[in-house]
Amino acid sequence: MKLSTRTRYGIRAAIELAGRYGQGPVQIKIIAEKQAISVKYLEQLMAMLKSGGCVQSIRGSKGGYVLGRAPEDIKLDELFLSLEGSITAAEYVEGESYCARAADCVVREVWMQVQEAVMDVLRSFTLKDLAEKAKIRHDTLNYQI
Amino acid sequence: MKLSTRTRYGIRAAIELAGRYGQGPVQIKIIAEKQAISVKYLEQLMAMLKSGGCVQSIRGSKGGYVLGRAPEDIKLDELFLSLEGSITAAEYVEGESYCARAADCVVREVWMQVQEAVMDVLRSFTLKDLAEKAKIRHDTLNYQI
DNA sequence: ATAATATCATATTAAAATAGTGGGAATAGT
DNA sequence: ACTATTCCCACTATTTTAATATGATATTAT
Repeated sequence: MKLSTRTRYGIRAAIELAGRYGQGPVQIKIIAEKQAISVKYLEQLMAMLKSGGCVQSIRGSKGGYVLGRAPEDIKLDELFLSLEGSITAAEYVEGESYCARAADCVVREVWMQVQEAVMDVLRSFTLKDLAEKAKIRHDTLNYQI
Repeated sequence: MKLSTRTRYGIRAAIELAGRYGQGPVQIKIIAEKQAISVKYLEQLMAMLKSGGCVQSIRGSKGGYVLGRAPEDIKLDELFLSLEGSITAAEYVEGESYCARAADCVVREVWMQVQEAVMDVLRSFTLKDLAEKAKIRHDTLNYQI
């Protein structure tokens, strides 16, 4: 139950896209360079985000990736689910299987609440929020220019 | 970021101990049988719970495990931390390291909130709650006796 | 058409984490 | 002394993570 680099990288990439929203497709190479992620690895993460509908791809020369929707309409819970899936195994929490052991059954209720709490927090952040904050922070750090 | 069997088993074992609180030490063998967990694996989980201070062990014949405190004083966040550790890598969230990348830095704030939310939910359950619920459920399931 | 630029797809690899097994030593009760 | 039990350490198998490598396919520009 650790946070994986997959998710950290994926979300950082999405923030990068959000920061360039409306400026045409962004190449993986650019994102990888800015965020110091392997190009090939990032390719796979973008594929996950694409399957989840968070980003769209444009193939061929001058192609790249763009957000699937406006940054203010994409919340972190969606990105998280695309990259990590549910924090509890689906069969475990969502399954309507009978509860073999009473203890297991009782604890299931706890995990459902945990899952809901995590999603609530992630739902409270949009890509626009984060991209703007990142921009401000970046500007502040480089104010001496 | 999946729930591991380690945590599921560990918490179930603790519930079993809570259900027998005040009745002397409980042997691993008993818990393993009741909860259908490998004895050897459970040994390791109990060791983790012991290091965390949630349970105590009594060695030798007629020995076994008992809760470290009363079931109503043990909350799930404590068990969780003993078994899983923090959901975010310590260096990552807790570190006061400078933020190399602005995006990374901004997202860190999100993970801190996620972590806090998870702990809040887990803190709202005591072992006593769960043990009692499990007992009721068990009795209900077996009402035909 | 051709070349250049991208994504897309799949396979392989290395390291780490997870989920267990096994053997015996230490300890306590009888 | 004997037995029941935790304790400790090492080992193994499986899965996941984090890449890397190779090449195919689609699109645009010339």
